Amino acid sequence: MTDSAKFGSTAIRQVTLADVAALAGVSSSAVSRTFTPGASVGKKTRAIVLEAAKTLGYRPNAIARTLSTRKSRMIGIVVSYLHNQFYPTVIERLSQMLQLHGYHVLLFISSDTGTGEDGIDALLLDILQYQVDGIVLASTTMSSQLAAHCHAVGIPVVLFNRLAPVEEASTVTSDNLEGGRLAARTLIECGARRIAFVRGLEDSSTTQDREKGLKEELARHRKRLFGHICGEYDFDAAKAATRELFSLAKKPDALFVANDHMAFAVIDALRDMGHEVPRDVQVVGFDNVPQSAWGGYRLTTIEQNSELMARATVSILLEHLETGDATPRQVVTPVQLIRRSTTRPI
Amino acid sequence: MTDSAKFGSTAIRQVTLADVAALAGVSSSAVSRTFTPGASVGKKTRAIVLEAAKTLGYRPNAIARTLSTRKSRMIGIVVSYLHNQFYPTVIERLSQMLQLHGYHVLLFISSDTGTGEDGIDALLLDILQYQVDGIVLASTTMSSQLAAHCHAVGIPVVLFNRLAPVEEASTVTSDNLEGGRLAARTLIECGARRIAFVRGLEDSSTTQDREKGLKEELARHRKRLFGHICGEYDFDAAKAATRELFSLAKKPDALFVANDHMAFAVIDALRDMGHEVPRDVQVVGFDNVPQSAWGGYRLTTIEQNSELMARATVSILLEHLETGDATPRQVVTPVQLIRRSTTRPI
DNA sequence: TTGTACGCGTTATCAT
DNA sequence: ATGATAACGCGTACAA
Repeated sequence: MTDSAKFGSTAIRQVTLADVAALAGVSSSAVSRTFTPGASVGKKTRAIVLEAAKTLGYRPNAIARTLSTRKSRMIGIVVSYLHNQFYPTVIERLSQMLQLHGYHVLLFISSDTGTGEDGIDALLLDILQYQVDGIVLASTTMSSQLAAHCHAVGIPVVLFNRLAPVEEASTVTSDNLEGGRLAARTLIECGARRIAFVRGLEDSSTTQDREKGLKEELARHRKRLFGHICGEYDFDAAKAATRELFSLAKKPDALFVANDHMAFAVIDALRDMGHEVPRDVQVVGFDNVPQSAWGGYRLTTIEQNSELMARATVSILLEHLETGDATPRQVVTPVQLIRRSTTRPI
Repeated sequence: MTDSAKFGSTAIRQVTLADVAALAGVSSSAVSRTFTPGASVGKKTRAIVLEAAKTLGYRPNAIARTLSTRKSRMIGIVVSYLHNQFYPTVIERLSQMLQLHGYHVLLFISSDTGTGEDGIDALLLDILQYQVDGIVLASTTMSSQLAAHCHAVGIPVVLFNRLAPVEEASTVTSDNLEGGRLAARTLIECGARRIAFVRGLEDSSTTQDREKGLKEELARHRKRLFGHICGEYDFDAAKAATRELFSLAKKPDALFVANDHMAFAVIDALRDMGHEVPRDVQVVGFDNVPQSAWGGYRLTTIEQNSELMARATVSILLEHLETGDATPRQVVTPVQLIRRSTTRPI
């Protein structure tokens, strides 16, 4: 009775190194070396092994290899939600670039994973069990304790689009301060008099820096912020907040929105209320969502280059992994004013 | 000289079962059992072990566990691109539901991975090395040979939103035929006389079924399809194709578009050409992209329930994994006509 | 209930 | 260049 028959058709034993070795009449080390890129194997042995492997349908077991080499070639990516089109875009780029270097992506969505830091920490501990070689934290806060832990065990962490009070992790952000200034300049040049800011989440460094830059530049022009509301990085929340803001007697004539995702909601709300954008109200967004997500919106936005940010992230990760160097790096990518082509000038 | 000093701060040896056992003064199996949900451990031993584990900061190694149990608790998800908002939505749901059951997501983006079947096959072989317990194939074709292979080694595969000429895999789709019919009925009721169809990729079963349903219902009304173009599931391609279609002398007065992503592009193109939608041209889309992606578009669409589809996918996967039953299941979820609230009736 | 010993599939070390 | 053998960290019969 063969093994496959004994265990039924669903539980066939995996073809192993040893099986190939047996068929090829060589040692298992020879087989291993054949499948290890830079190893010294006799040309003839190699051929025999390859032949045997093919007839047996052998596929190396990455898990076993991980146990032995202590390198999983998996990168954990943590993201809190995918509604904001910016993140799918980033994930796609990261995934492609990593795959090019032989890495794979373990994805974690942390949406409702409990209460803030605790939730994300629990998630991180979960992910650590899988022996990932590196971690990309996009759009989440991480307790400094955990960051320190990762650093201690030598797992490089990249904080993506997020700053944190930790020195142990690398960071990749865009120039949010300059972006804020740019937004201010743009709106002022267009004659805006009452500029309001739409925040994301209050404790997000991204929102904070963008607002800071905005205020800075306004101050330089002897102006003050008209007001601010909070959109919680959420479409519906931003929409509601906008409605509320415009139900007051004194309305702003320009809005700087912390990201494009909320900017769309803002425009939606304004339209519903009968305002014409950008004539009645000028809106400037931030981020970089693909054109296909811009919909019918006419939006002027501060673009952060997701391509550049992804490239920097991968580059940092690879450098840490290949050199074993653990010193954190901080990268700030440039931003740029973008107006959609079909938009009449703001 | 301690280990940590000897290897430098970056290469600390992982805390293992044995370390905990040593400190606790018990056998390693006792520790193992402590961390195995349904195992018999003495109450006292358990406490000691937990104590020791905590002081040592022990975390079980999922990779080693995988090697031993032959279950990785990882599900591979393959998707070809993330531009179409439908897929991020689905991935988010799948990920959440799987995480709830203790599974993790290994993500593969197959964008430019070579020429069709060969590319995806290579990718799949790659993913198989990681011993995933199951695979979700969204938006891609898979060679029947590979499907058979997965089936043979007992890895459940769910074809998501895709039909294929294989009996060995489960499938989850929406009722594309009925959706096509629904679109036809809707457009006819609104007085459309020249209805054209915008295809996705020619060999996609989704596109084919939606077109088939459309034609069926048109025939029931003694009508014929005015024509068709191909948008390749791509925003820009769909836009270009639409422009071309409307540059001809005889133009359609209604369009059924194979998915919402392309429908947005179509509307964009029509607007650029000075048409008013839906007055001049009536457009019906398909899929289920989140409201936040609808932008300023007014769109009537056939909604396939991504929540339902995700639930079915996870349910199939879990059933196969937990019962060991390998018989494929086919699920077809219902579709529904949706008009955006701010839209004036089509 | 607890401990011992072996297997999971691979790489690494050290001979030859 | 090749082969034997010992890790890698954990589950699990089996015996006690």
